[in-house]
Formats: sequence, structure tokens, C-alpha cells
Amino acid sequence: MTQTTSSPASAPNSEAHRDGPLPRQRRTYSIGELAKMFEVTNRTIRFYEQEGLLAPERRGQTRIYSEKDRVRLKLTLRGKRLGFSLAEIREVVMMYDAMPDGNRRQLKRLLEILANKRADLEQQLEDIRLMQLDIDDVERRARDVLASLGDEAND
Amino acid sequence: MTQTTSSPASAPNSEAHRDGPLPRQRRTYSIGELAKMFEVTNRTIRFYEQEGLLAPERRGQTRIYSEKDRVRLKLTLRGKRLGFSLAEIREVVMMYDAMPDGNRRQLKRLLEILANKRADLEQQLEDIRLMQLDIDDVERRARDVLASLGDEAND
DNA sequence: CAAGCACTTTACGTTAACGTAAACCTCGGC
DNA sequence: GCCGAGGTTTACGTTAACGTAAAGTGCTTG
Repeated sequence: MTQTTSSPASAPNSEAHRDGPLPRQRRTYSIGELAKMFEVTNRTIRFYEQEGLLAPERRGQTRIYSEKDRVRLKLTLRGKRLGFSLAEIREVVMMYDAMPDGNRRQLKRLLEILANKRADLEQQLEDIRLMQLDIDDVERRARDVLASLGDEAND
Repeated sequence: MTQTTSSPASAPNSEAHRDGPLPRQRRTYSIGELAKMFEVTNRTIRFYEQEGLLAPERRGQTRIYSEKDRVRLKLTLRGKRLGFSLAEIREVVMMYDAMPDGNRRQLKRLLEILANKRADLEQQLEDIRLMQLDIDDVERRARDVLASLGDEAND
């Protein structure tokens, strides 16, 4: 749940160091499994593929999702909850994948994007903090009023 | 910047206690002023009014925004940054205003909504925490690669 | 072998949150 | 008097992120 870095196959020439308990689970998923697992529709998953966020294999016509796909989906949905657009999410996720090629300009760009994301997240944290305070205040008032009402007869 | 609760006029029968330095600024704003102030377009502000989030006065045909309107706009935009829909924002903001009437069912509903918002915010905090960790990881990797590249010639 | 279930593609529909264009008023200043 | 900078209404256009319907494929199960 907390370990994301897997990169199972397709590693050209760099060995993975410090992998931890390396998940040897060679599981795959159907579209329906993933859909239920994350409480989205099949349509949504296909749409994400169309948008370049997922790239499942095919057994004939049927899509076969790997562990990596599952992680990607998880990250995508998390990004969505935070208000990022699919385009933004794709930009980061794909760069994450394209990293080992070590193109310098790409990496610089990636660091830029990460800095921006960081700033966005900071802003969101601040927003949440403020909004929590507001909610606290509203709730206090509501409870006060409720209490002052005591046991009246309406509802 | 941090104090929100003002409720200047239109308080029917309850005196405001603990008001602090009570902002006696009887300022009003034009639509353009607010727009620049919050870096949105006039259209956006009119749209928010149409959606019941703002209710400026009129001097003839021209809209006159009060301090309260400004606060509402601020809250609305904050809510937006957190991914709430205008409908959700309206529901809370309007109830906040309608509070003094002390309708029991309304208040209960309000407390429900607040609880939900709280849960959402908690989820977002968790998401942010996780995403920050991910970003940290990606950045570390990127910097590693950049470093290992040393001083090559591409770009 | 027929039914059913899960999967597929294609394609048009929908909603939220505005953008944008046209056509109009109105006010202070030169 | 008119002109530019603001304001206004009306209304159609746009984008993202899917929903939904139609029509077909492929397996396995009674």
C-alpha cells in the first residue's frame, strides 16, 4: 500500500538496488476487477487508457492489467481527488516511467513540474487548514443554536 | 486575512459578541476590482451570482459588492481549489447565512454536511501526504540520474 | 447448443464551469 | 458632443471527464 516503486521488467540496463521485499506476485487483473477494486466504472478505466494513463496488454482483444497498471490507476485516482487534470497526471506519471533514459532536458522539466506540484500541494494544505477552521466555527455556532433551542417541538 | 466571521449588518436580533477589532471599513467593490483582486474574470463573478453564491446590491444596473460578498467569493474560490463543486459550496455557504433562523432540521443537515466535508478534507490530507512522498521519491531519482550524468554534452 | 456473462468498439449525449461575441448603457473628461 | 473605460444582458460555444446505448466477440456452463 505504501511501496510504489516496482519496475518489474523492461529495465534496459540498470539493476534495481534496495528493492525491499520485492513483490513477486505476478498477478494480473481484468478490467472488471480493477473497476470494483477502485469503485470506478469500466468505462472510466478504458477512458484513462485512451488518455494515455494506462497501457494494459492484450490477450486477443481483452485487456490484461499488470500490477504496474494497478498502481498507475491508484495514483491517477489520487491525483484526481486532489483536483489535478488527467493531462497533468499523465505528464508526471509518464515522465516517471521515461526516467531511466536520462534525457537531461526531460529531467529538468520533471523537476520543474515537481516543484509546481509541491507548491500546489502547499496551497491546498493551507486551504484545508483554513477551511477546517471555518467549519469548526460554523459547527460551534450550529451547536450553540441547537442548544439554545433546547427541547422545542419542531421536528 | 485570517478572520472571516464579520456579519456586519442584517443581524436581526442577536448582538455580536467577541467581535475583535470590528472592521468598520464600509468599503464596497466593483466587479472589476474583485476580479483583479482574486485573479478571475468578471464573467466568473457574474456566473457565481447566477449560481446563487453571491448577491450584490445594485446601483441602477451596476453591481455593488460588499465586504461580505468579497468574503464569500474568497471562500468560494478556496472551496474550488479544494475540488468542491459550486453546488456543494453554495449549500454550505448559504446555510452559514441562514443559520440564525434556527431551524432544527436545517441545523442537523448542516452538521451532517460539515461532517462529510471534514471526512473529505481528511482524505485529501492523506492524499497530499502520500503524493508528497511520491514526489520526494521521484525527485530523488531524477537528481540521482542527473548527478550520474555528470557533465555530458546534451543540452 | 443456447444462454449468459464479461469483455470489446463506436459513437453520440451530458454536465459543470466558465469563454466569447454582439449589442447595449452611462459616466467623467477633454 | 463624443469617446473610451467601465459596466450590462443575452446567448451560443467549449472543454474535461466521463455516461450510455448499440452491436458484436468469446468462453463456459447447464
